Amino acid sequence: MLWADFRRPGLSEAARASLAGWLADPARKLVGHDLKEVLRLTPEGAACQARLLDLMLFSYLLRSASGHSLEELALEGLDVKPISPREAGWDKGAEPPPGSVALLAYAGERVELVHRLLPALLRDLEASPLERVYREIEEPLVPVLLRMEERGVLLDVGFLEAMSRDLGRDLERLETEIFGLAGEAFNIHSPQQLGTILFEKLGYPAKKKTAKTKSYATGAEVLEELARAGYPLPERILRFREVAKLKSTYVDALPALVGPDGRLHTRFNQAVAATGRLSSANPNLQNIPIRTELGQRIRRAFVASPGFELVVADYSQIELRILAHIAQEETLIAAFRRGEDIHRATAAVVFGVAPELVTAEQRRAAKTINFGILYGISGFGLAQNLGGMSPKEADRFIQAYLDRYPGVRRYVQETEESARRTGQVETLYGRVRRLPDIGSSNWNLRENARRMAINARIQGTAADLLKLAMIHVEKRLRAEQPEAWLLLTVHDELVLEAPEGTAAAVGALVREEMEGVASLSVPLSVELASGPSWYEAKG
DNA sequence: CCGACGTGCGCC
DNA sequence: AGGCGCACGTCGG
Ligand SMILES: Nc1ccn([C@H]2C[C@H](O)[C@@H](COP(=O)(O)OP(=O)(O)OP(=O)(O)O)O2)c(=O)n1
Ligand SMILES: [Mg+2]
Repeated sequence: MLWADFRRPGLSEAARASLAGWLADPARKLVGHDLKEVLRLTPEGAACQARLLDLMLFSYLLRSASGHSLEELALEGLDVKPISPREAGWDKGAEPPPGSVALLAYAGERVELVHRLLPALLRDLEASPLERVYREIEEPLVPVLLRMEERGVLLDVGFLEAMSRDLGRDLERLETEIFGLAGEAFNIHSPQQLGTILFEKLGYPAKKKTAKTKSYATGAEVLEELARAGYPLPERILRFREVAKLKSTYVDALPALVGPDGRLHTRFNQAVAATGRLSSANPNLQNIPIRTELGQRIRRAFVASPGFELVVADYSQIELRILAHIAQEETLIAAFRRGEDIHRATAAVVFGVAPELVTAEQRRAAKTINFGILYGISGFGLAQNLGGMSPKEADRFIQAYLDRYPGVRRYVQETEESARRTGQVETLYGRVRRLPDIGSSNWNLRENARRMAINARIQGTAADLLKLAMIHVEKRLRAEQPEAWLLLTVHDELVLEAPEGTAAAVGALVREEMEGVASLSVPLSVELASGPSWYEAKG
């Protein structure tokens, strides 16, 4: 048994190799908090056979209501406020000198805290059905995520730099137009200044105020409505926002984050999302644009390594299929068994056209409706979303929708009841989300918790399935396609790279594992694509 | 100067 | 409607 912490400036090659050697024995147990970071100390590609006892993941599974940093666990469980990284010497990019007293105290304390916190959490886990979720999903996923992070994804930096220059010129031009229409210069990025210009200086009809500060709302929906009313300035602001957002968040930011290998290395966080999903940060590669033409151009910068092709596999309508299964919704089950596209079918009904004639735009709107109604949207919200429908009409639409899918209504009612009874909901695999507010006397809190409950079972089950599929895919790749790499996961999608010529075989393997990961009342279906960049590999 | 917060928006 | 992370402006320490 080894109790270990990470962040060891100056850790020698020999120490790293010896750690890797130790971990190669399946009889070993590695204990710590956030063990992916401990495993990162071993040489890339080193296999880990040891059991992992990860306090962060224990806490994530058992106490789904709070944060899971060691600091938070220590404060809540032991009433101890540990030494901060800053006190240890990490300050403004600086690292503590190896062997410094502050560093030793910090690292020692962290191991001690794990030592003190572990027994209770381990006992709770072992007495819980969540032990299986840990052993079969979260624990084996750790080395899979580490390998993906270390591989990274190749970025065409030159392409984005050229794009940045173009967009910079676009923004200058837009800025000039906007100042002209406004009659003065101001900071377009400031919602406050923009609100003053639009609603005071120019006297446009103010629609609503923001939630917290009660200032003028200037979000896209507000600007779109003004633009529809014929005002020219809001349309230019919208375009400015789109370009500025994509330029600063992606086009300029990503090239600065590539490592010496020319690749982007995200971090997949396994203990953040309340539903069991993974999240991605530094950089977030789960929100790369795709919707707009400009967004699609950005996707072209995500490319396969030389001699490789990108392979993308994504579940088709995963959450609706899970709903059909959990709710045993007969109409939905039958539709999926016939191979129908539910978003398309909804669009056909809503827009009154034949399914074959549904446009991409209409299908997108129908998607919003399907997810919106499923997760408890109000008549007001739906009317807002669709435009051209009154809240009353939208209410009737929702009722008609629930009549057409009576299992959905039943699912919503049963989920609400059991959540109220137990204060929590569970996924198909027993992952738990605690929702104490479901019993609140405050209507707002209670309603929020109710919608979270309805969503969590489904979103969480989808997360379970994808995590399980990732573990299976990785295992088979190592045995059958050892040159192929998992790179990214985006909630219902896996991105891989495979040596040219093997994309079809790799894709087939991935599809088998994803579609076969569970046997539900409806088939799971995976869309496959491949190409030189993430753009081509998504159609 | 820094961190926290609010607004807004990218993705699923 | 649910789930995330990040850029920017603003404000207070
Ligand atoms: N606003 C959204 C968008 C997506 N999702 C969830 C449900 C989806 O099943 C999953 C994947 O998103 P997609 O956009 O891929 O949705 P679909 O797979 O259902 O549609 P498509 O057939 O267009 O891929 O994420 C959600 O809850 N809310
Ligand atoms: Mg999809």
